[in-house]
Amino acid sequence: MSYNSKHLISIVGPTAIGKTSLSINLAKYFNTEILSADSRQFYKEMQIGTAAPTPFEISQAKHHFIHHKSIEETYNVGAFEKDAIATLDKLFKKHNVIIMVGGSGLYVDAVTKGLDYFPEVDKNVRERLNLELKENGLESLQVQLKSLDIESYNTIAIDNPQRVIRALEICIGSGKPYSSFLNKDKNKRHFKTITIGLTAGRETIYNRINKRVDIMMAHGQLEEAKSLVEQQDLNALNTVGYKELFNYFKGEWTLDFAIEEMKKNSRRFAKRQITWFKRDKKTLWFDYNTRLETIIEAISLEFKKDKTE
RNA sequence: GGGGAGAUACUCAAGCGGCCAACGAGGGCAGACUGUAAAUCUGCUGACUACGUCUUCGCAGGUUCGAAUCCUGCUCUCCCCA
Repeated sequence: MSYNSKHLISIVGPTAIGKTSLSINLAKYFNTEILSADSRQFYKEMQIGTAAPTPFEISQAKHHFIHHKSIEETYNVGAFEKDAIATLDKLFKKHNVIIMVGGSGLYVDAVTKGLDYFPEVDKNVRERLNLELKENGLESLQVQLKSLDIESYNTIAIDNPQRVIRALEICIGSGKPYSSFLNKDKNKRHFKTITIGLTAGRETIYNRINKRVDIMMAHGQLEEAKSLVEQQDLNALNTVGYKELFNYFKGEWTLDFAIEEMKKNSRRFAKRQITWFKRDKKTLWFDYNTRLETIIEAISLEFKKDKTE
């Protein structure tokens, strides 16, 4: 098989725009499988609140990386990249086209573009840094970063605690500056990516989000969240649709208020997704209710382009 | 009918003679993003022919070099007494 014959069709767009349904239709059309790049649908405990594909939808096409992890496991983009590439290598032996869907921009890019290699760092390092942040404030961490890795200090978002801690944990854990790992040779991808973006007017997106939250509640999201209260401090549960309900269970918010917050936070999340996905200028954008045939035509055209390249 | 309180930008809410296009919060908008990413962080938010100009703080007048801030009248809202 030549390089140009393997294609990953990546479907992106804001939450609740209809990516899942498009991905299944395309998978059926190309008689292929689906790889999910959704950082919350990985977790088997989170089904309703993440609007994961339903059993019926899953029966329509083979899915990968849906509910394959527990919220108790630590999982991150690096591990996902490795797993996803291994899966793709296997799948491309059987198929020329694979579908990827997901709203997690960083995870999508990890598959299509690749991340730099970083060493594993003991969890304690981060825990210690988080504690330090709490006790001494961000400034104390900034000072440390300045002495350990001046380049990162000058380039990363220094106001962002998560970024500062990540850079620091690499410096401390590896004994080398965080910045020294950047922009090394990334793994070459043996496939071409065609990115399909689904979008709509802001008002339409927001209406769909609001409706989706109501549907989630009607489908038992309250019970799902309730069953996870004991684990609410896990990172996986720092998630829209769960964290708001935890506040309700604590008695801090009324249920109505929590639901409004779920909607608002979902809208903001959608905005961030739009900002992220807009950055890739090669994305082919379609209105959310574009006919399937139109999208397939556009994809075929891309295939042809690659052949003549 | 009498007495009191108040009306500030999309909302809430400071300001009480110049430092005010007006603190702060919410909401909205825009952006960043290399292992926490549905996370985390940043900027903007009266109008423009924009490092300058113009029109704002219920309405209409007035005092003053100068008013969102003081005075008068009016309109509306809330509370208390009849």
